[in-house]
Amino acid sequence: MTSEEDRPSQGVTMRQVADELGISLSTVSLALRGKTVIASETRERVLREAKRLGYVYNRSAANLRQRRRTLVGLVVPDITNPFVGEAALGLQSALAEQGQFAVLANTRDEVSVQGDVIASLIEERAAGIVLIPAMGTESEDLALIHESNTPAVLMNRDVPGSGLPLVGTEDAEIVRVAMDHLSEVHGIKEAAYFGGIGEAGPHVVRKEAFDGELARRQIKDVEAWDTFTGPNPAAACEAASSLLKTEGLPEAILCHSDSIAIGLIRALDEARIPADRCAIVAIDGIAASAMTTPPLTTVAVDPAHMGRDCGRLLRPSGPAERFSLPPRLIVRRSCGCGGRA
Amino acid sequence: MTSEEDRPSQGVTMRQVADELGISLSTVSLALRGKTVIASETRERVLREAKRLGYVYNRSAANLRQRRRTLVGLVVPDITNPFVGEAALGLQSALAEQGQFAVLANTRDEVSVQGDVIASLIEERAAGIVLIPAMGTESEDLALIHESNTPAVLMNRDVPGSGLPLVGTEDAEIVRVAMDHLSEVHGIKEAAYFGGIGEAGPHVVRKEAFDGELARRQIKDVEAWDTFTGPNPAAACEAASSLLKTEGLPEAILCHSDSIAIGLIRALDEARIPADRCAIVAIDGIAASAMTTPPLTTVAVDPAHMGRDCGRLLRPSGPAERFSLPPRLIVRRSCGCGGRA
DNA sequence: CTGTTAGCGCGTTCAC
DNA sequence: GTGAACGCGCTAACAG
Repeated sequence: MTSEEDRPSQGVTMRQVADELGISLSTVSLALRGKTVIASETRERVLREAKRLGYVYNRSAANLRQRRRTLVGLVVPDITNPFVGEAALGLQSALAEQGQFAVLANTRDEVSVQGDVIASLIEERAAGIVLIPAMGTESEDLALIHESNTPAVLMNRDVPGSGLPLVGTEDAEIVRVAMDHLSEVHGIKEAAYFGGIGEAGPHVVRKEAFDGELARRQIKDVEAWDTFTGPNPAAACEAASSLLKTEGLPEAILCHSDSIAIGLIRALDEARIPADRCAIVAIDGIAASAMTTPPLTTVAVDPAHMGRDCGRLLRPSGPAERFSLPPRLIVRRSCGCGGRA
Repeated sequence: MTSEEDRPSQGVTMRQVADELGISLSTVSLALRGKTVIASETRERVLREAKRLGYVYNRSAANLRQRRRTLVGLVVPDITNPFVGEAALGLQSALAEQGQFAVLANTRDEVSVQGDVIASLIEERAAGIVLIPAMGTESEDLALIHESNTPAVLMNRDVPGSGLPLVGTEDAEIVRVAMDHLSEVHGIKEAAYFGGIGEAGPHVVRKEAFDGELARRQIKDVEAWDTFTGPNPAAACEAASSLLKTEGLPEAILCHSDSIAIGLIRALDEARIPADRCAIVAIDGIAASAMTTPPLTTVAVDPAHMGRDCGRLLRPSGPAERFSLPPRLIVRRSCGCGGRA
């Protein structure tokens, strides 16, 4: 055996395995992939030798050859956002079924870094891109996606004119579910919508639905609270704190997200205002929503499910539409339900 | 011009650009990469034609040729954990400097899926792996990493015998800082360590340091509270709830992480126990620690910084040791400081 | 300055 | 069953 040169330390190739065994390259290839054309005894020898040499399959070379793509980009403003984490989980599981995997990239909510990230992904021959667009994204910012014709799905926020499918929440339904509870169970007479950003995306749709619900039920809209906030608790807390100084506290507040509600609750506590002075309902249903004081009543939209939908929409043979779950109200205590003054 | 066949819709190659222009392949390659060897007028023509045809650079082919690797795996038990999110951010920024990027993978804290994930990553020719080992990981589970000699760094939890560098927290120092505060400012006479898992990793080291600190200061250890919990708030909440039913509430509790403290606070609230009945100090300093009620006093370890360290340790020419930041106490209200009974 | 030739590591015919 | 030859898209050596 010419087996002196063990572990060349940098990448053993099939070629070396073949040479070592004195057989052909393609025999090794077939054996490694378990093709039945190869004598099982030969295959055994190949497998053993490969293992001995520390050979590892080079999937990226294989992909190049087969024009297959295996990498899907999940491009988000803030990977630290729990909603994103849960969506990533769902995306991962959908991709795993297809032998693909997700790479996460952060845009810090800046259009320019989002552009860089997308360009890199496309150069890396991503099989697809799932994008939560940065604030202010225009359809031209997404031109590369079309030019390279990379499959892509938008999440949460639409980019008008982009022509990309959107896996979003059913905003009108969400708001209806929330207001049903607030109005029918708690009989509120005024309410505010708090948090979220942008002249597009969920914010406007939800606010519109919110206005409609209020009108229909003759509830007073506390407009002053409809300000933009960043999507994280700290930003929401700051915004709420200054509102609390100048405006009164509405009887009820519908928060744009759980994260924003978390910030609001913090602001209330800092201002020494008991949480039960205001009926709070949030949106998203992330795990953290069960852990606040008081725990959040929230309309769950199941981010993991949305992530899975995105993964499925990406593959060419995939469904054209998403399988959306209806929003589901989780009643906890922030709305005033279930106990303790 | 033979420019009839626009946008072949599936991957324009350099070859096509060259043919279209009637020039050589390598000229195109050099022009595209801005090598000055090429006449700037020629380069212009190439760039224009490439753009017109919708050519996009295939970096994975280039990487194959150059034996370069660009993908780094971040393998974690739960991507949803805020600590992970912040660490990922730091890793990303370190990798960006090196033209690499991170892919996130979830192991659900299961050794077997961790094995699959690592195998995939290695087949994809990852430039490196940053791993927060799943509970119960043995050094044999990491054999592939050595055989393929993929650079790797462990985060937080060590795997004895693996021989992999560890970017962990300075557990003894963390505990000392926490106990200093509890003892000197709050004059506590008894304390418990709560949460965390495993017969290895931070838990044991911290618990040991904790015992030492207590002995030194003649503080009583409430051993009953030293139980294992999952790393997420929900698990901690459950564990704390059952402890509250059978054991008394210690005067002070040092929580293994912010996430665990969040669960503890929830359990206290559910049991109708005012949070000021117990001085709580946590560890990590994630963003969410500022948003609880009361906000957490915590020993910050800067996960983003740890992530950056990991990224730097991965490159061959990188530093052998990490640049560790000393743990830093953030005083908020959960320990009893700053206000309101 | 530009073109030619030879691979990177693998998968696929199609002969033998 | 096995092996030779070619191509995936790009880069690197050396010519010219």
